[in-house]
Amino acid sequence: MMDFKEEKKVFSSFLKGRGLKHTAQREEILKAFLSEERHFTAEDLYLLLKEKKPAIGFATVYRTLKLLCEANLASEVYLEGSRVRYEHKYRHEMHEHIVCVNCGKTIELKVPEMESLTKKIEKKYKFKLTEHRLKLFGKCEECRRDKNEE
Amino acid sequence: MMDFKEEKKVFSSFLKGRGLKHTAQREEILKAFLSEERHFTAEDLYLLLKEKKPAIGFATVYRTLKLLCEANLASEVYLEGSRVRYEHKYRHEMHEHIVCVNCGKTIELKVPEMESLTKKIEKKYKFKLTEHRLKLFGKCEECRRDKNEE
DNA sequence: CTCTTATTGATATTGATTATCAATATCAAG
DNA sequence: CTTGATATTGATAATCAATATCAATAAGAG
Repeated sequence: MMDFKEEKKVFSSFLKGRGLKHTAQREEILKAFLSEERHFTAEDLYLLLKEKKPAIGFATVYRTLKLLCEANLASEVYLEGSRVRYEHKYRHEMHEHIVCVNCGKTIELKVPEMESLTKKIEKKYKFKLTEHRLKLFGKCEECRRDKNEE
Repeated sequence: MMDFKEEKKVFSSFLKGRGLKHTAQREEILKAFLSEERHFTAEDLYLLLKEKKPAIGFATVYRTLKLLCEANLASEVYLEGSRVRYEHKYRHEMHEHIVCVNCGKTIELKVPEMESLTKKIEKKYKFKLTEHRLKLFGKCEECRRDKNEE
């Protein structure tokens, strides 16, 4: 089992640097968020933490997830029409997403070509780019197999 | 001034094909939507049409925009944290978006490399891709100039 | 014209997220 | 250790976009 020492340190110094306080709730939320390599929604975490000693409120989960984003430990993933999800960011390389429109499965993929592509676009459109999001939609292998599709 | 004959025809036959009715409201919404090459929100159109002879309700605007999407005349653009926007789709090529994080300006751009890139990804990840969305975020030239940034 | 059925628009409702605020916890300074 | 200033919490209300409801109306096939 991992202890997430590094991430905790990052969060602590982020809080200190901002004059914010280190609380039991924030610690719990961070731990729960890091516990799995999935894309949690605020609700997921709220339910997961419901059992804890001092039950943690919905608002606190939302607030803390925002803090994690600001501390660069998490980032938001927008999947249109549904809740915002949060994914791990610390020591995770830039990546893209493929979503299966049938079963909803989302997988992360690395597209090395993106870097040179964004550089080219930067030059052409005179933007200073800081971020990009590529989302691909389609049907995964299993879903096509189930339906006997090509 | 354009008359959008073709788009109207597409919409009419879409409605007929579905057993839906051709109404004055739908006609007005289509015309307003086509009138400008911008990314309208449902609210934008509602306000634009407020003045019209029979004022058009909010719900009707939403409903009709959904129909326009189904008729392939419009498509939804999700800009996280804000309202859904609708852009022209009929006779408009596939394109990507750059958003200025400072002034909010969104521009459309063509990225010819995307096609071969998505083909490659399809093969590698065994997905049958039907759609992709690439959004780039950064600062546009003017915003950088205003702030004397590099 | 008539009748069936889709449509409209006012409004209520939902669902996700954020704001409010009184009670409480944190932590730096004494 | 206290203390005290201030950040935090959590229950709940509020907001915001979008959708559902439903009675009154309009479209259009026959």
